[in-house]
Amino acid sequence: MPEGHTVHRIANQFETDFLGEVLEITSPQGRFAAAAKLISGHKLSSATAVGKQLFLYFSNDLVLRIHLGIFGKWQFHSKSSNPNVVGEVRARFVGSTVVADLRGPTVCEVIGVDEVSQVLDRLGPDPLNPDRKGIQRARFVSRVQKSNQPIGQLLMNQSVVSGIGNVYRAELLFRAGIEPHRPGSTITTDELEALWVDSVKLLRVGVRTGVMITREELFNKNPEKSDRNFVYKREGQPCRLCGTKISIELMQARKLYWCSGCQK
DNA sequence: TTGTCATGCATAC
DNA sequence: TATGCCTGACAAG
Repeated sequence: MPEGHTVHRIANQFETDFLGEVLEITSPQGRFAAAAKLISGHKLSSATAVGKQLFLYFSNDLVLRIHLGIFGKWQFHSKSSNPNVVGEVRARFVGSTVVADLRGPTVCEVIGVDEVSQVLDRLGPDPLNPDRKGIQRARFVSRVQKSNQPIGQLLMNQSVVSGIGNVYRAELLFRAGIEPHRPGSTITTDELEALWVDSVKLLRVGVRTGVMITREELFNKNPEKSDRNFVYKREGQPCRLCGTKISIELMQARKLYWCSGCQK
């Protein structure tokens, strides 16, 4: 499930359930056992998300960096419940009342604050993080316009903008009416600023609802998966706005969906 | 039971 | 550009 909105939800959840608590951290599966000992028994001092990366800060100045990749998943449950456990638990976090289980992450490592800075330096602006003066938006615009790569590729590049994945990429470009093959350098500042503002909007809906809904009229409903989007996974079906068949192709080895009628 | 696919990314060539 | 890795759900047989 992981695009940026998922990771921000998890950061919020960690602060709600565990902030200030001493956590017992283990690795039932074993692969995280040695690193878990470095942070187990210490207090959680904050949980933050940047793009698709989660950073858990502990009172002994160590940081747990987690990246879910395609497969990673979180499960939270109360300490007293006995949930139906499926699969291997890489890391388990036990607080006073809540237990969080992590499965299948692509990255789960304990690092120092210097290494955190190195990771953050690689990441582009995150539409979900505060941007009162528009500095992050300007960084996004400038990074796109400096490149001749197609915008469909740039939106997936985490050093251009962080937190957007394959679903939001397709949907944002559809909503903006931008053809995914257009080089970044040909996209106007107005178009890019609107794209940024729309990404803030869609990702916030994702954080609030937990699902990627991109059709305005469904923001406050609980639509079926097949109804949530305009183009994603709708290849060959008629566009919801103009009726043109939705196109699909591989771009950078990922499936790209768009409407040749609406996106010029 | 087996095969395929998935909201990601690093690395080697 | 190709490959490997993280794992579970679902379709095909």
